[in-house]
Amino acid sequence: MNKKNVKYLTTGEFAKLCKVNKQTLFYYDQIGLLSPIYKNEKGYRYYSLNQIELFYVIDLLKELGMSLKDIQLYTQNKSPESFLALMYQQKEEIGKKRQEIEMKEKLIETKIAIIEESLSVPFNQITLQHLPEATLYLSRNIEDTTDDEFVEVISEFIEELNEAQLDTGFPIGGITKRKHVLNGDYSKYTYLYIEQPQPKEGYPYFKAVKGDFLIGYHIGEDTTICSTYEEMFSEMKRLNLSLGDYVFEEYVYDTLVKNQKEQYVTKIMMQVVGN
Amino acid sequence: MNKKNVKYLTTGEFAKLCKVNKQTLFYYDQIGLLSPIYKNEKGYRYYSLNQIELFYVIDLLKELGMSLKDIQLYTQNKSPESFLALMYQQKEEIGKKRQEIEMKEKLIETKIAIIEESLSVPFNQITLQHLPEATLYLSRNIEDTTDDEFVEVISEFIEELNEAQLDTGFPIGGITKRKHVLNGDYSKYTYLYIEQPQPKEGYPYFKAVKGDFLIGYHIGEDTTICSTYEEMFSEMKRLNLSLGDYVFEEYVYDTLVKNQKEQYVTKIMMQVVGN
DNA sequence: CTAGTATATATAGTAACTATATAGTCAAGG
DNA sequence: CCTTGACTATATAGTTACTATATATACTAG
Repeated sequence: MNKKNVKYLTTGEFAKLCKVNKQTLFYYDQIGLLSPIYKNEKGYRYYSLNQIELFYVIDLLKELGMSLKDIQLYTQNKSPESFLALMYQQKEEIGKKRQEIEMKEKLIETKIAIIEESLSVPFNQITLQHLPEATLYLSRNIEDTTDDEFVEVISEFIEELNEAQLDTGFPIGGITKRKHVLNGDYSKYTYLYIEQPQPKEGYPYFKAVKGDFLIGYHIGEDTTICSTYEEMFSEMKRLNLSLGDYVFEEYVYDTLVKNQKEQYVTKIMMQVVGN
Repeated sequence: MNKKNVKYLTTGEFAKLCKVNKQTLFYYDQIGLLSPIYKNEKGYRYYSLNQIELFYVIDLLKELGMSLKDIQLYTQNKSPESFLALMYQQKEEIGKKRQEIEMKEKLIETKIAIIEESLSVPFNQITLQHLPEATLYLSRNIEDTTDDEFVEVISEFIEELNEAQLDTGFPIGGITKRKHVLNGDYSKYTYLYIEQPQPKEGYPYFKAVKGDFLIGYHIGEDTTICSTYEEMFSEMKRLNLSLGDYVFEEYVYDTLVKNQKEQYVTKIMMQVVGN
């Protein structure tokens, strides 16, 4: 009576099947997480083929953030019922995880699109463009907040972006009102914003933007941004235009892609109207 | 000139925003991965809001399996071009990762379905059932393999399941030919198999199964399975049926949900034909 | 001015491996 | 039968990426 299914696998063979280091299996045996079904008198470990199912489940639970200790607590006293309960619980977890991954995948795609576009932009030119409608998710008003309030508002903003999965990889920008810009308070943002290519229903604070914009790029630190604003004002004058309601500022190149502040690039978009 | 955007965040504030331990930021600063843009004369760290983008990217790369050292190597000498290259590379990685997660999500769903069904099955009854068509992915023939060859075949089988993403959470079963069963070699499997609910195009070795089956459950170790086979043979005789071409065996309860071998449950499905 | 809550550094501890050192086991070839 | 090489084992040390603790200093609200 030839029992092929009772053929055992050595630690090396089983490790290969599981695509892990042999040492990892020693370790799992040691902590009582996944022990071979048979150990011979010389201490040699032998695993059965269906133990790979248990390995897969351990691997799954690990991926979902469970510690080996917690997994071990389950394996100590397993039953079809407890396994079922665990799977129901982890079904939720993996759903969240998939959404996270999908969001991060979008983030990568957005970053690629943004950087690729930026590579073909001549930063030294000031251009007049008609921008199509775009949906922006806005923070609360930060015009006259104290430092503490400011931190609170941005925390809340970031928190909302995370919760509603609105962080699409677009940069966080700032909106400055006409009156502050005219006053020389170039970066006294009234709102922070983030662009939303596919706006979701049910989230407030959206604002559609479209119209004519004078677009310029500031190369260098924030602190020297006034010079670029002034250049843009002369250009505006030359084109016989005047400043509209808002100016939008966003980083094109910042800490993410440049090491020195002098190389940062800020995009300035001034709403303009004809005279 | 009020520069709201130059408001810095303390380590604690930034850590909260990133949802990590403050110590983690100290550590990242220490290894030169993510340093605050400003440090005052007392050594206090100050982060800017847009540094969170860099944190997000670090977090993303970490999730995709990059070590902090490798991430640091990138951040040492960043540029829009290198960032773009990195993103293209990671786009592939995250695609794979998403597929893995999706597969694992299916695995959870399958496990839930299988265990739920099993809970309502009376293991002590032998029943005659007409099974609908099912697609099975088969291993190479393992009828007369040496131990070494057997290991090779199952490695190949598991490898193919992984590569083609065919591991759906269904148990791995064994198929025994009529002649071996009649010979008393109850578990001399000719093939290993795994059920495929949604068969993919382009993968060979599929076999559709349908017809009448006598189904019984063996409780206990493999080694005692002959008794259940014998009970099933008497039942077959009583029903005036004879053995068809194949017998299918699969674990319902094994290492995954039970601690003791005496509690394992094997499902035996004998193809039958009328006399 | 004090109490409480921040910040900092330095150091030790942890989880989950991963590598290394040393020794025993086994199967194949001369 | 003996040796060689590839396996197995245990024991221990090292690594990564945090995480906690101890101690000291700094800021801030009453």
